[in-house]
Amino acid sequence: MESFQNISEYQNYWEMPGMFWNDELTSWEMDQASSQIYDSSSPDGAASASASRNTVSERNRRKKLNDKLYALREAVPRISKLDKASIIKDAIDYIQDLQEQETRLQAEIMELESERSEKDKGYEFERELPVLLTSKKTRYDHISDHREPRSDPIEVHQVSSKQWRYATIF
Amino acid sequence: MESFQNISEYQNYWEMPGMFWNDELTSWEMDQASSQIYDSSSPDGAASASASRNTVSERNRRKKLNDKLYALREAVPRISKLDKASIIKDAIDYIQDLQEQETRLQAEIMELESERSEKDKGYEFERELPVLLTSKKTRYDHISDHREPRSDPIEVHQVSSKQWRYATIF
DNA sequence: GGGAACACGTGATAC
DNA sequence: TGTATCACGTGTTCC
Repeated sequence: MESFQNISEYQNYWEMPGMFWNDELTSWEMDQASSQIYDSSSPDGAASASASRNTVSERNRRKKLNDKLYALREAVPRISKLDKASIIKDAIDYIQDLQEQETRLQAEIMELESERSEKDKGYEFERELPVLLTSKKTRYDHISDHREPRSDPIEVHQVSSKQWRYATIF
Repeated sequence: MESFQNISEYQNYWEMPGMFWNDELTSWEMDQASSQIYDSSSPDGAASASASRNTVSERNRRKKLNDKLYALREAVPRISKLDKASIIKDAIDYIQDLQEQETRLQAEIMELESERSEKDKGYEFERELPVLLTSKKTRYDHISDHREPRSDPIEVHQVSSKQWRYATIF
């Protein structure tokens, strides 16, 4: 038995400019058709029923992972190729670019603030200082705290790496 | 023939706190052993030789993609689960957080700069202004120029993609 | 034709 | 127990 792969007979391309992964995304039509035979009267009983259930579950998992990867491709602005590995690679490079840019901008902000506070030594409280002075500690907390709290050491790894980045750059 | 999956007999866990994906990462030992039999004298000729070659090539591709995914997991600081789909999902969320933070930091920089230049209207040339005014163009170039030179500014490209994403997904 | 990339079904394993 | 995730080999398609 060849585990029927004649799905590719009617492969119309998923309407995108790059168009790999046509097979998986167009095979959703037979998902429901095959999801109804796993609990029906199979010729050899519960063994193949479990196999069929595993089959359809695996199909859903595979589709979900491909959707995630497709969403990742949309989140990254510069994509070199549409290959799966290239998508992940470009995402990694883009994340690193964003992280470097973040530290750069924070350094610039810190410099501007120190310059202003230094200048305000003889220029005190003439404009709206309190909102700007407390902005760095309080303003951006909601974007990092809406995630679930974790106890794993990965966050420690991250904090230490960020501190390490601060220690080296600044 | 069951396409021997007794590799999992000697599955020692890849030393990580989370430890899925043990199978693929510990199966590198038999890669070389099986990569030598695809061109040997197969009993049925070129058909199974092509299949074996496809097998070892697919193994390498799978391993490479897993390595990329592992690198992505290292690039993202906050990981909720070690599941493959969760890794990609967390990477997407992290990218969006970084993008929002970038625009926010740029807004703050613009605010600070406008404030400074406004303040300098009646405060001209009293301290070391020229080094500060040219700092944005010259000082941090060593951080950003060790990558390949990008022709278009990253800000413009990112803002447009963000607007597009807001239009489609949200 | 040969290599690269993909989807598929399946057995195995962890929770 | 059942469910979810994974790696594997294989057939297929595209260049």
